[in-house]
Amino acid sequence: MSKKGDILSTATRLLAIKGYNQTSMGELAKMTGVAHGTIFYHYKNKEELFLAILKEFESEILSEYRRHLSALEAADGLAQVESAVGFYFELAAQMADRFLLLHRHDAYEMSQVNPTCRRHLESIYDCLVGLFERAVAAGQTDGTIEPGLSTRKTALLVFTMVDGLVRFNTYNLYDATSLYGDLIASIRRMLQTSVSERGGQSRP
Amino acid sequence: MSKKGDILSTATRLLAIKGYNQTSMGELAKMTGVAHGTIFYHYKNKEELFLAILKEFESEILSEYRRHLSALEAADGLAQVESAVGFYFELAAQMADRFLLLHRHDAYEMSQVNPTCRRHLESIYDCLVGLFERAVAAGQTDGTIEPGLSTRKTALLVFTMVDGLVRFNTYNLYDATSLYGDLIASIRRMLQTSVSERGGQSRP
DNA sequence: TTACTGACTGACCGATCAGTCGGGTTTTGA
DNA sequence: TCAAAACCCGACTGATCGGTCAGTCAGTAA
Repeated sequence: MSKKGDILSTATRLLAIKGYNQTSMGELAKMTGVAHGTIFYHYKNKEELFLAILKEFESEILSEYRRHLSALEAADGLAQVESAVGFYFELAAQMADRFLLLHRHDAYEMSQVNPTCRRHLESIYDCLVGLFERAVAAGQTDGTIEPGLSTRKTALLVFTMVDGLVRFNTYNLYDATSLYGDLIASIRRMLQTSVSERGGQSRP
Repeated sequence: MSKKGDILSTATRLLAIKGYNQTSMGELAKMTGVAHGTIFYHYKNKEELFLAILKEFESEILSEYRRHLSALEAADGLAQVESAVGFYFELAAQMADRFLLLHRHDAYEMSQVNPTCRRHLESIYDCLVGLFERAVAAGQTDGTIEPGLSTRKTALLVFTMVDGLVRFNTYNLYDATSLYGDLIASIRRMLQTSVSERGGQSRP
């Protein structure tokens, strides 16, 4: 592969593991097997290298997202939510390093001063949350999900729960796979159309 | 207040906002209004200062936790879960800076090489997750919460959801207070004893 | 007055960092 | 074939970092 590509892939792993500020360009050069100056030949500075990682991540996530959407077929909404959860877990496993990067503060902090970074992050999160939002909306249309719920807010809650478990996994705090079954069951109870109650939705 | 106390409280704010590696001791000294060397007179090094912050945080959380437990009275389990959620939100608002610190990677990374740090973190998380676990267990005893659920796993799922919203808040990504009502309603649907179904718990 | 303590100071140190630059090597294409 | 362009190298720079240390000074006990 090209040295530029080597640098990018090594940087992705290294920045994910050690974080942006903890990774020095010298270390990255040594680990890539490239001279210090070569990095700066291909990337103007450290920040631009980070943005390149983020950009690649964004395009990969978007293409996986489209692949998932087209593979959804005619499942009912509730099943689509479950499918989205599974997709999210697979994605997080497949792109473990980038998800670690995403869960760090580095990207968030840079996005506060760098519009390009913010755009990438927003695009990634819109895609991920949108995944659940579409599924919930579909379920509310076909009657498998409680229609009284706010689509957006419910999607955010589900996203929060799933993303939290992925975080557990990437941090090695708790084996998320052992929680997968309970997660699906919980989401199902949380979303599915209730038989008995109707019109008792209180807002504290 | 003593200079040592000044340093600690300024460091708490500064490290929460800027992060461990991004905050220099020189900056901390200047902001506290103290000579550079004074910090190292009171704290052996940067790491020990960080541990002091964590230690104070742990003891404050534990005392608030005990205060919450004693104020629970004889509410039913499901109400206790809701109360725990409210307590968690209040705690996060009251100790916003420390929660920001907790949600950063800094503490987690240090805990991997520093046993003292790990002990503090575990103590804090045991307390927070235990809050939900006790409530769920109570609800499963008094019949307000589905008894078929795994107590520990369910508590983790609820914790994940609540903590995720707190994270939204501290990162200014989404106003969590506007999600509070939906969160409570979702948790209620997720936990409450089901009337119809029985014996259909599948494990994917 | 003397001797001592301990909180506090800031100049200083070695290490490390991101980024530069002048020069060498390889590839390209005319 | 050969010059230009693209690529690559690593010594070097200036800045900043965490941490040290010799020394100042107010308070106090003898």
